[in-house]
Parts: sequence; C-alpha cells; structure tokens
Amino acid sequence: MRANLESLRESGVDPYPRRFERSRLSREVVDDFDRLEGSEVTVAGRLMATRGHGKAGFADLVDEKGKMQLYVRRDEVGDEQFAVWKLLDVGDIVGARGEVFKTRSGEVSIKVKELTLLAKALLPLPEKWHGLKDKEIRYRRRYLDLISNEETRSVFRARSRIVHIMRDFLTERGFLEVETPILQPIYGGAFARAFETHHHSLDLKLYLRIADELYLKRLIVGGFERVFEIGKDFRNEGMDRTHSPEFTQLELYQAYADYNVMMETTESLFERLAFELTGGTSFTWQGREIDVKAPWKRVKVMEAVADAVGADALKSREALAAAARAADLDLGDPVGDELPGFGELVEKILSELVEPKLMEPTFLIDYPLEISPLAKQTPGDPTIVERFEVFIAGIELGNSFTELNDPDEQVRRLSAQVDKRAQGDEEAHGMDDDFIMALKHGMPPTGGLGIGVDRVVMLLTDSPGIRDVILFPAMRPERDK
RNA sequence: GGGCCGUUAGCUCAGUCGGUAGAGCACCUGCCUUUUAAGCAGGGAGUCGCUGGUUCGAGCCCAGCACGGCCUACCA
Repeated sequence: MRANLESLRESGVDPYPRRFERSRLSREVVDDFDRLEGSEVTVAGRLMATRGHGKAGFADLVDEKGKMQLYVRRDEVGDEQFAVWKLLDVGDIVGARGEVFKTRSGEVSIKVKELTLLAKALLPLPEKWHGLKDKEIRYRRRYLDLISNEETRSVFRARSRIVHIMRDFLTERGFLEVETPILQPIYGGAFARAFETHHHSLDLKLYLRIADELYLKRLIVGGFERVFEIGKDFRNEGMDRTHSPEFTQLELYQAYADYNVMMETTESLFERLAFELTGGTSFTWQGREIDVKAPWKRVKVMEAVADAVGADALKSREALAAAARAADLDLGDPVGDELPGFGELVEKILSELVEPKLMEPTFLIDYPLEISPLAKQTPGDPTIVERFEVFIAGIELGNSFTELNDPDEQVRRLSAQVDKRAQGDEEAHGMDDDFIMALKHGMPPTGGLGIGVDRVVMLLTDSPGIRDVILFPAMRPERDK
C-alpha cells in the first residue's frame, strides 16, 4: 500500500487532494436507476472490494448511505488513469465520474470515465467477510468497527434519532433546552464520587458534575418554568454493563408539577420513542419482549421490600438488617459495629432482590427520606418522600422526585449529608450555600426527572452493554507500540 | 476486589504428544474487457502479549506481569 503510494506520487498523482464535488450518493443512483440510466454522475467513497480483469476491473464503492459498483475499462479511461486504477487498494477513498448502466448480471454500476484518488489508505481493512469481531479493537478503533459492521452504524444512527426525539418531545411541550456547568466547585444532585480537576487561573479545585440537578433548579427559581438539558455526567466509579464513567443524562424540571406528572411524562416519552423506532409500543431486548404502553406498574418501595423480605422486617433497622443477612446480602464492612441506616438497607434490598426482577416497565415509588436528600416528603408520612425510579428489563433508567423547595428543610437534609461525608462517606452531598440561597428566593413546586440516555439507547437498539452504545467507551490506554 | 477465559500474520482463526510457525481474506507478481466471497498460477508476510523459569529443545508446561472479554462484587 505504501509502495503504491510512492508509485502514484512518482507518476504525478496527488494521493491526498482537496475538495471533490459529487453529484449523487450511491443509494440515489441505485434507487433512481430508471431515471438516471445513461446519464453521467459523480460519486465518491471508499473502495471496499476490487475485482481485476486484465484490461478492465470492478470495484465496490461505499459511501455513507450505501454501496455501488464501478466498472473501469482501459479503453474508457485511457492508459494513464488505468495505471492509477491498478495502483488502488481496498480501503482507498476515490471519486468516479461516469455513465450509469446495468451489468449483464443486473447490478447498477458506473462505467467510469474519470477516476480520482481522494485519499490513499496505508493500512489494510479488517477481513472482508468475517468482519471485525475483536471487541477490544471495536471499542478502541471504533472507525474500523463502523467501516466493517453495519449493525454498529445502525446503533449509532438510532442513538442520534433517540436524542432528537427526546429533544422534539420536550420542545413541543414547551421545555427550554439549556446548558449548565460541567465544571462545578461543589458537586451534588446524586450520590457518587466525582472526578476532580483544577482551574489554574482561578486557582480553584473544581469537580466534573455528577448531575445537572442543582443548576437546573436555579433556573426554575429564575422563572424558566420548563427546562431540560442533555449532557454528560461523570462518576468516578466502577464500570460494567450499565455503568460508564462518563454517560449522557437527560434531566428535566417542570414547575407546578410533581412526580406523578413526571411518571406520565416518562411513559409518554417511551411510547413516543418506541413508536418512532418501531412503529408500535413494543420491542425486543436480548430476547425479551418489552411493551412500554402506558400505564406502567407503580409499586411502593416499602411494599416491594416487604414482599422481598417479609413485612416484619420493616419494624426496625435491626430487623431489616437481620432480614437482609438472612437473604444472603453482603452488608459491607461495617465501620466499627455500625449497622447501615434503614434507608441504606432498603436500598440494598431493592438493588439485590427487587430491581433485577423488574422486567416490565415499572415505577418504584415513595423512597425513604434518608436516601433522598433533595425530594419532598409525602403528605402522609414524613419519613417517606415523593420519589420514583423507573426500571425496564431490570435496568434503572431514571430517577425523579417532587423537588424539595423548602430551604430550611433542605439545609437540614444537606447538613445530614455533610455529617455523613465527615464520617467518610465520599458519596454524600456537600452543603451548597449558593443553591440554598436560590431556594430562599422561592422555587415553585416542581417535578424533576433524570433519564440515562445511554441505557435507553441500549434497550431500543437491543445492545447488551453500555459500551456498545458509546462511540468511544473509556478504556485503559494501550501500552507499548 | 474475586473467578473463569483469551492474547499466534493487517483481519478471522487453526496449531495434535513439547521437536524447523499454518489456512483463508488482505498485500505483491503474472494471465484475464460484464465480475461481484471473480477465477487461475506464483510470492512476500510473525518479537506466537511481556518477563523469567523448567527442558537437549517451549506457541504448547510453570510463575509473575500487562491488556482485554465474560461473570461476580462495589457503585443512585
């Protein structure tokens, strides 16, 4: 390939020329053959196969939308261009001008009159009919995966559509799309370890956001009554099939709404997504049929826990811990002989015994207050907050609450978090005085919702893992070489 | 963090009992003006992930390390 490059240069061919005007995409030529037959078109793309025939040859030219065949004859292009043709390799980017025709075997082709090398490839493509299978190479060198695997291309086309649909859906409902800081002096809105960085000129420690929440609520205070943001959050934690250190989240806030409205919004959004992608309300994920037709099941957290470990276990923290141990749950390495809190125990039981079984779209609702420092209490029980998480196929897709807008109560909640952090809980919230000040100016009653966009894409593209829907997933750098 | 598996040509993969490293695709040369997984004939191509050990001899056995995959654990 390198040798061909040198030969081309010696014969005066620029292997990396500039702009090329093409008149048609390959798919247009194929689809509009009846109209275009006999006319001259100009196409461009990557050579994916060549078949030489002495003084003629065929090549498959692939562009973004499809593939078509070039037919190069020496008596048609002349000796000089035919010599160039002979020096082309599979993988090269070329442009071709010529007449549209059908071969004897019926394939729409271009009888090339002029062939232009647009970029010489110096490395070979993956093998042509087994494709590229090695997952490491597929993730590290995604461009090869995209060249080789149509399924990969279609996943990322679907991802783009899904994000567009989310945007359309919310914009139609009067939501304003905004962008809030990724670099934050105080992080909050979720329980997670943050990535740290440093701003030189401000000489300031900053964190990459773990959630958008606290800034979006400031905008609700500011009078934007419906806002949303689609952007990356960063959590410095483990990676697995459903967790990536950077991931895309949709967060939306709606003034004068509550978590019930957010549930309806979630249902409508998924119905819309499923309809746009499949024409119906159901789709298959990893062999499992999933129907997102509303209304979805709503299950109270405490009832789900009672179902899992028995109602008696809810009587006390000790009883719940005993029940969790009886169910073989690892309660972690207790610092001293401190038991996890009641809320943490509920969380543990949910994630181990309840959530993995939630195959049908399900809202788990009404969480313990102590694990929900930003949500408003239920009217009937001050230990429970109006919050839900939504699950499909055992995967958590979203989190929502009726937002806490009482600044004094918010201070008490964050103070409890600060105490936890002081005791070594790196994931607890810090106090955010500026956010509290905003609440003191009055935030209307508000419903908020966060949705993990990558996980939604996983489900709707039948992808097994989050890395399959992220173009360049985080990987340890390759050593050597 | 733990377990299992993998790492051989650019790619997809074989490699038997420890005895000179293989195939197909890709690449190069020749023939071939309607082929399409084109064909025919020939050719080049390797730090067998790395380091060490056992052995007369290691791709193969042993140990350590690196990277990856799957599972598991942790993780709003």
